Amino acid sequence: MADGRSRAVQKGHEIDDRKLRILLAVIDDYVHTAVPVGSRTISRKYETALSSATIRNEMSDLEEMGYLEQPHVSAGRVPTMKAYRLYVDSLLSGGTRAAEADSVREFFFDRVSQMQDVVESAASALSELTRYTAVVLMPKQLDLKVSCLQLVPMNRGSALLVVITDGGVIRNQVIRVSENLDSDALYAISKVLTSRLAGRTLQQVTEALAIYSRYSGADQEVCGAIADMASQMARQTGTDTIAVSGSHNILNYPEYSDVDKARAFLSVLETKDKLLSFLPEEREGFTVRIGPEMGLREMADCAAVCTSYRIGGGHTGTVGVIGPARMPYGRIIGILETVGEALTGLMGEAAR
Amino acid sequence: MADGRSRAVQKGHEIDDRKLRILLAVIDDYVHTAVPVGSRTISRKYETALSSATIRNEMSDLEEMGYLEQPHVSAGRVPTMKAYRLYVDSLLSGGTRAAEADSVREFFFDRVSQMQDVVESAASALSELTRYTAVVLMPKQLDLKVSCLQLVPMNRGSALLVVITDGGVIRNQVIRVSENLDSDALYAISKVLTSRLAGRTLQQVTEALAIYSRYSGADQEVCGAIADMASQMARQTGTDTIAVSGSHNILNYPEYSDVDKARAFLSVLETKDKLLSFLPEEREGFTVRIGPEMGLREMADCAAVCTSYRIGGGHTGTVGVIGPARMPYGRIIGILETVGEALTGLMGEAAR
DNA sequence: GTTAGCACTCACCACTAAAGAGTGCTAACA
DNA sequence: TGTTAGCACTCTTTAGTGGTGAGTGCTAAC
Repeated sequence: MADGRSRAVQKGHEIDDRKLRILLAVIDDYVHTAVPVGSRTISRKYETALSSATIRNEMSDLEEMGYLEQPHVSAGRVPTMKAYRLYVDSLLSGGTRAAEADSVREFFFDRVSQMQDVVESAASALSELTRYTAVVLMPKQLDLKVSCLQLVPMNRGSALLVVITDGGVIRNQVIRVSENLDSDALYAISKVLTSRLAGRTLQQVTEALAIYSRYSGADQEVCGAIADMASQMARQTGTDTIAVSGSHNILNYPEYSDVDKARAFLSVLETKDKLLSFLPEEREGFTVRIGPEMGLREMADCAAVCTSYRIGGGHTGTVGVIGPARMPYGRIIGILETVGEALTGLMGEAAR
Repeated sequence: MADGRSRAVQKGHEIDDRKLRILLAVIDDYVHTAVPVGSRTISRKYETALSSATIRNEMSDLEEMGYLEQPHVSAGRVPTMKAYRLYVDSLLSGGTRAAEADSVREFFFDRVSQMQDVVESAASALSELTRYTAVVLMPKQLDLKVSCLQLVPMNRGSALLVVITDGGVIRNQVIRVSENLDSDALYAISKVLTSRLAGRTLQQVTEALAIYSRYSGADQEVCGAIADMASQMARQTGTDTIAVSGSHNILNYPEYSDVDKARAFLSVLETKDKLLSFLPEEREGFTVRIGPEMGLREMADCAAVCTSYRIGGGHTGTVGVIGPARMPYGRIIGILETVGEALTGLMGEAAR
């Protein structure tokens, strides 16, 4: 022990090439097996030129430096959060990303429609691809402007109100209308409404209709319904929309074979605030939170890999993967990159 | 043992009032504790007038009759599937239902829009209310007829295509259109399309457009998009739509503290075919499948309580709750009843 | 600087023993 | 005849025990 300590001091805290190779080997092995990895394993599977004793010395140094730790005295070593951090950082700067672009695209390009749907199918595709929990966040947009309002006739007495905003947010709702309004009448109303309301924010539309409804007695009903819907949309788009998918993938990993841990994990996913707390603020590139960086006790041995995508109006959304800290970061980052690009494409299109 | 057997034979298999009370007490206790219940528990908590020895005799008879069983010789008793069956049947005929109508309605009447959304929010409301897994099934509808097609202008070069069918199914999608089509032009096209296609089934629309697109050269693009969408809708409405919510509520129950069991359960929920296999065919009233009645090995100790709701066009959907056989059936049935009625209301409205 | 060898540690497994809960049965009682 | 008390018995659960094996740290030799 004294020797190990002195070695580390002698050598400083510089991690040389061989140490790095060994560390990466430990991480790699642990990511796949979830079992503490011993010196012999590394010597046999990764660094065949070196004996287990040599590896042992190096591993001892790595432990001294804080990259490895032992669950108990005589088990193999497990990578620390610091090790994952190093690993991820090298990945991010390097660019040794697994390219699975094709299978990713294929996975969710056949289902496209409204933004909400896109968000959800992206989450589900992402979770199926990674076998981890996927999160897609569509941030709140307070400044959405209405670009079109239209009433589409349904059966007598009811119509479908469609509202389109410049952010590409589309919402529709069935409302009651006077029975003697035919298709043309509804279209006429739609044109008037659109011309008066286009360019205003949802909030303004809600307010304007309160005034407008005084003039046109017969259409009060319609105006009321639109006002309701606008305020509802304002509320919805003014709130962060989060889609979570594959949350129970966590059960596939042995670190969560304890049901209580699994439940704690799952309950975080259900709590919007907690979820938001560790999703990064709009930021370019990849963000990787490891262990304590997540800021939640329940997530202390988890990691989250996130990236951003662009939606209309200069806003950016966040898409990410959550799983045990032991994660194949390279693969995940590769997949996320593609998904992020795909989302930017889809959202951009809807928004344009 | 010989005595117990002879008693049962002597008395025939009639279950008298006291036996029934004891049986219900056992079920009740087990539902809440998930621990085999012993004679002393019943004697203390439920039938204070009787001693544990008496209860023991009765329980022995009940075991003989197949209503109770012992996990092992010297544990308490656990209700059998037959007991749950009896319990449920008496509930269904009697009508001792927990009335929680208000809280149920309150729960999801503020989010209404398209049928898909309704189905999903119903599922999520139901699972939150019951703390079990909720399933809402919207059965396939092969004969939906288009009642209205409308193009709503978005930014230049794109429009929102809205399709409404008589079943109240609404779908919309952004499509590309020629840049020189303004709002009026789009409306004119919509009118023509509606007049020609209204009343046809989705399948027919898909086919018709293949022919129609030959005539109007300029609008080929639009027709193609509509044809695509119609066939997509035909595919979607021609498939059973299932919303599952609260699947990991199962982790709250000790019978699933074994992760492998939990995973097996969850994987059934992800397999549409298996899920459909135990959801009842359209049938009035409540259907309760208990244990082996589920027909799946993975679900052998589960139960499903289902009821039906009406959607447009004489079709009915199914809504249900899945959980361990040990379930507070009274409460569940009460909640389901209200949710079913609410769904009928919402779907009916959308459909009318 | 690397390697072989050896003593040592500690989780894990199988096994055993004791404790506790609950039953079945018998005999006595109302 | 139904109910109850008492007791022997069963069987799970829990704690404790020893053996096994993986893996380490250290030392000495190369």
